[in-house]
Amino acid sequence: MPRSSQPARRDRPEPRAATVARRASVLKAALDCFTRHGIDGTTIGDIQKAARCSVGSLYHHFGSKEGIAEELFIEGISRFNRGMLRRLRQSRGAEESVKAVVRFYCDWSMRNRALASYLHSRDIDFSEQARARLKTVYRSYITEVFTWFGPFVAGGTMRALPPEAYVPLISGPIQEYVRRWLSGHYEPSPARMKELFADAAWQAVRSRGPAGPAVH
Amino acid sequence: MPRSSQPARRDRPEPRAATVARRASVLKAALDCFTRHGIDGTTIGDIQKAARCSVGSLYHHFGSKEGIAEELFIEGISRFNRGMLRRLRQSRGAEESVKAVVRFYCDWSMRNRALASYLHSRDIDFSEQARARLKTVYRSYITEVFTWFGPFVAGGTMRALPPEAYVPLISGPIQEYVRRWLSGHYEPSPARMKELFADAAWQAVRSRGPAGPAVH
DNA sequence: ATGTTAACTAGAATATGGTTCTAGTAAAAG
DNA sequence: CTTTTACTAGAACCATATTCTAGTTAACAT
Repeated sequence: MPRSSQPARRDRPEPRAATVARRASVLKAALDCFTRHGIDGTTIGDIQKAARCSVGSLYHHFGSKEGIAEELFIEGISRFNRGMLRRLRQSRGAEESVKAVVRFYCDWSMRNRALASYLHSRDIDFSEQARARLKTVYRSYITEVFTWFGPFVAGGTMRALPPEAYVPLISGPIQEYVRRWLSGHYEPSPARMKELFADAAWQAVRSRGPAGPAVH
Repeated sequence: MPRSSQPARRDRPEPRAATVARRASVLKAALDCFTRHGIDGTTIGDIQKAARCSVGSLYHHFGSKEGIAEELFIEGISRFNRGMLRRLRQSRGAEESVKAVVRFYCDWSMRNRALASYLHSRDIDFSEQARARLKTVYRSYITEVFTWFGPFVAGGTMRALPPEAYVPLISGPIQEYVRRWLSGHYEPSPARMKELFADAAWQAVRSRGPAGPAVH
C-alpha cells in the first residue's frame, strides 16, 4: 500500500507555540469559571474574558463550549492516570500497590482540588466522539493497571475476582469519601482517612482462606 | 407572640388534584427527556411537548428548567431513602443490616434504572435553595440510618470508626459498580456482584481483633 | 527577501431556546 | 352568586451559544 510510504503526512503539522499557549490558557480559564459558577453558569463570554481571547478564537480551537468542557475533562483524566501509573510503578508487592492506589487517589485529589472536583461531574452531555476518546483513554489505562496487578492474582497473593470488581472494591470507598469532601459535605480532611481506606482496600482484595488468617 | 396563635396559616392550602397530576406528569416527562438527551440537550419545548402542557404551566409549577431538574432529583433521592429505611427495618442484626444496604442499593438501581442514572448526575449547578433542601433530606436520612446502626457499634458487633467512614466503606463499592454499569461501561449485571460487595461491606465494618478471626 | 498558504484571531450578525408578561379560565371559598 | 386564587396559555422578550466574513500572523518554499 502506497499509503504507508507517504512520509507521515497525516500527522498533525506541529502546532505553533502560541497555539499551545492559547489552548492551555483557555482550559485554565475554563476550569476557573466552572469551579466558580458551574458549567452551565459560565458563559462563553466569561471564559473569553478570563482567557483574554475572542469568541472566534475559542471556537476555532474547541468548536463549542461543550468542546472546551470535554477537552478539560479528558486532559484531566489523562493527567490523573499518568500520575497513578507512575506511582504504581514505584510500589513493590501487592499490598503496597493496592494501598498506593488509594493513597494516590487521595493525595492527587487534595493537590488538584479544583480539577478533581470537576472530574467528578458526570459526563452526561458529552458528545459521542468525546465519549469514544474517553473510552480509549480509560481502556489503555485500565489495561496497564491490570497488567501490573495480574501477577499478584496469578501468584495467589490477591483474590481472583471478576475483573470489574477490583476497581469498585479498591477505589470505591476513597472515591466516595473524596467526592463528599470536595462538595463540602464535611470538613475532616481525607488525609485522616487515607490509611483506613487503604487498609480496607487491601483487606477486600487480599487472598483469604487457607493461606492464612485475615487478622493479626 | 401573636404569630404562634395564628391557626396554622402558613401551611400550604391543599393543592388541587389536577396540580398533583400535572406536576407528576411533568417530572415523568422530564426524566424521560433527560435520560434520552441529557439535561442540557433537553429544551423546555421538549418537556412541554412530552408533558402536553404550556410553557406558562411549567414555569408556574417549577420556576425554571433547573427547578424541574432539582425537583426530580430531590424527589428521587427521597424515594430512594424511604425505600432504604423500609428495607433496613426489616433486617435483623448487624450483618444482615449491612448487607441489606448493599443489596437494596443494587436492587433499587436496577428496578429504577432511569431515575438511578439521573441521580448519579452531580449537583454542580443546583441553586443554593435546592442544595439546602437536599442537605435537610440527607441529614434526616442519615440520622435514621445511624440510629439504626448505633447499637451494633455500641455493642461491639461493628467496628467503631469515624462516622464519615461508614457510608463510603459500605456503599462505596456497589455505588461505583452500579454507576459504571448504568453508564454502559460493561454488561455484567450488578446482580451477579451483589453478594460479593455485600460480603466486602460486612468485612469492612465488622468487628475484628480479639473477638474472633476474620475468616471462616 | 518575497510570495503563498494555512493556522489563527477578531467581532459583528444570527439563531436558539430559556424566561417573563399579560390575559385569561376554572375551581374552591364565602 | 360573587370573589378570590390557583392554574393555563402562548406571544413577546432577551441572554447567550454559534456562525460568518474579514482580516492577521507565522511557517515555508522558491
